[in-house]
Amino acid sequence: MDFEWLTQQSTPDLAKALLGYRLTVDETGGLIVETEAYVGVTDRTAHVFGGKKTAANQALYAPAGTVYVYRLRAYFLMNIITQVASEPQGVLIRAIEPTKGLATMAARRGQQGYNLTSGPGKLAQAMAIDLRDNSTMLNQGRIHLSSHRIKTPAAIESGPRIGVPNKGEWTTAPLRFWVAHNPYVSGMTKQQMNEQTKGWQ
DNA sequence: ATTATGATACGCT
DNA sequence: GCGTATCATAATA
Repeated sequence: MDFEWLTQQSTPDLAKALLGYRLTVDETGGLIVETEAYVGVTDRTAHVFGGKKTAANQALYAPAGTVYVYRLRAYFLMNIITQVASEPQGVLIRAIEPTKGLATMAARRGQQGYNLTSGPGKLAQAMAIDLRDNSTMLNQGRIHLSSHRIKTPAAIESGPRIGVPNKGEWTTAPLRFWVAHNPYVSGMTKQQMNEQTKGWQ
């Protein structure tokens, strides 16, 4: 399991490339349909802005393929580290299309349908991701990433990241990527969804 | 279908 | 104390 290939691309390019990969934890999981890129110490919205190092964010300074999990209020959010240790950048996994363990995830969530995994806190709860997964390496712990794209998006859209206000150009930078028309992307309205193709080729 | 609002629990200063 | 890389529900149309 070697994730050096991640470092061959920029983090925004990786955020796009990871759409359609499968993410699984034990008997639950699905296809990645929405991501955000956090591009390191110059990114005012990043936890490592200005080179800040704390106990909570040290996983960001680990090599590509490491999982960074942190807590936001009552929820956990998960990222994949994308570059070498001296470049703390990562991709936040914001939504997946469930393919495995639907019943288990629905029970953990107390929700079903498109509400199952259409947001970063939701998918963490559905797959029972928490701080025990922080700093673990993909495919060596509980969290597994497929070695290639399972499905290919027919179109990829981009826009500003969610929940990072008042940070100037970093607030509006188009560093959020999603599979166009996929119903599991956060904030999708019924009219934007394509329930037949779900946005795949 | 869209918008507003309150609950939530840390980590950091 | 304060500020969050959120979510579910209720209210209005």
